[in-house]
Amino acid sequence: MKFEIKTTDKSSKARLGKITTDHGEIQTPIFMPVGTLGAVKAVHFNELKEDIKAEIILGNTYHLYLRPGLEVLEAAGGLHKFNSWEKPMLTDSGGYQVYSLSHRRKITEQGAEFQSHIDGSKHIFTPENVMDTQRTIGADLIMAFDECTPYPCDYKYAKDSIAMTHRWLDRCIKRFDETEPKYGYQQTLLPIVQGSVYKDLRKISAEYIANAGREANAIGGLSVGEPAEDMYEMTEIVCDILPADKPRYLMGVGTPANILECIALGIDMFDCVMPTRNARHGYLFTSEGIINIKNQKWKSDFSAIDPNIDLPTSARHTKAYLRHLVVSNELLAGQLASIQNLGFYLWLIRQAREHIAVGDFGVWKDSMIKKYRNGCR
RNA sequence: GGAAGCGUUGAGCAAUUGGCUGGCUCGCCUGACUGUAAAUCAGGUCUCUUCGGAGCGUGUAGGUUCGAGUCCUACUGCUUCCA
Repeated sequence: MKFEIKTTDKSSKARLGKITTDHGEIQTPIFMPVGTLGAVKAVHFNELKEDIKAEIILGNTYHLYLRPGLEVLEAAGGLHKFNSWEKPMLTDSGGYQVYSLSHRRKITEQGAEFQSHIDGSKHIFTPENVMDTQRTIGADLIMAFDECTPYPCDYKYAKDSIAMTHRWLDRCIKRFDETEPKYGYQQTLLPIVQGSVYKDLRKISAEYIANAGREANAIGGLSVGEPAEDMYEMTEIVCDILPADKPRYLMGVGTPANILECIALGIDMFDCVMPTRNARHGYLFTSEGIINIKNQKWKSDFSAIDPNIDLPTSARHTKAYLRHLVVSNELLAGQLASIQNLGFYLWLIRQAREHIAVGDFGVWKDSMIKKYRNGCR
């Protein structure tokens, strides 16, 4: 992986850059659609590539390990071949499932023992086997196995947790460095900063992660329920410590406003289920603002879903039609809404890049945040 | 014309031997969702309300009873069967 910074914004810490992987280039800042099981829910790869203009998508180690399983993925020649997405991919390690499936796992120094949410079977995830699994899945960017702490989280727990996450990181790095990619292209390991909402813990963790000297770094444990101000404060502290010449990835964030604020703090990469999940629930992000298409007020609104962001399906179909599809529980609703929301997120991030290039990102960001204030905690 | 059965909220159904009444599902309305256990979940949906509550309700009109959606009578509407 290579990272090159082209421009730095004059009015903020935002930067314009480019990541190069063996599966192609990624312009930064970037938003990465989430495709947990090797598919972005309700969206075909054709639209993902041509209309939404996604440059990289995510997969999830825990979910792919359970289904289809490593045998199938290895026999397929890795996830890229399996799902035919030829652009870059990133896999999360399962660290988020340590948080979201906390009631069916037990953490020990060795790792996390999960009970499958599918059939109840038991599985042990360790830093070592999570590296092996991500070698087998074969994403270009892979994540260290961490503990994503919940919110709220008491200080003692958060402190002990970062210590363990750091020890796990050392084991991830060791295993990663002593193994080879399986499919002939490079993989990059990203360590993850934790520390909940405690400034001193975030500093300690950020320094540890910076010292690990990997090619790109991530910030986790945010957007788990804390106030947005805390998210920004932690992000700022960590960004100032993580090396400026390497990509910074803020995991799981967020709303349009969250993303713009964090770009201004020096974040280069984002992912979030919000555009896809909310789309399936009738909540739309558009260039005109945020709307709940299920609301009665759209029943006879025959204006385009969104004519302004270069999405053929959103320019062609009306709000009234999409509302009808959502209300009628038609599968096409999830598809059109997901294309709209992801298309919007990628459009927003392209706009952000243009404004960084011009140098007025800070001013533009503030005006956009007023428009997208709702949909933000 | 005769007989039987049935009328509960927008719809379809519940409600023990007559028992302390507003249930369930759907629909409708609103909200939530941040490294996806999520095409999911939550709340509201007779009237009024100062949000604490307060009224009123089982086709219509009577009756029996301490008490009626439930029993009786008449009327009315629907359904089925027989002519």
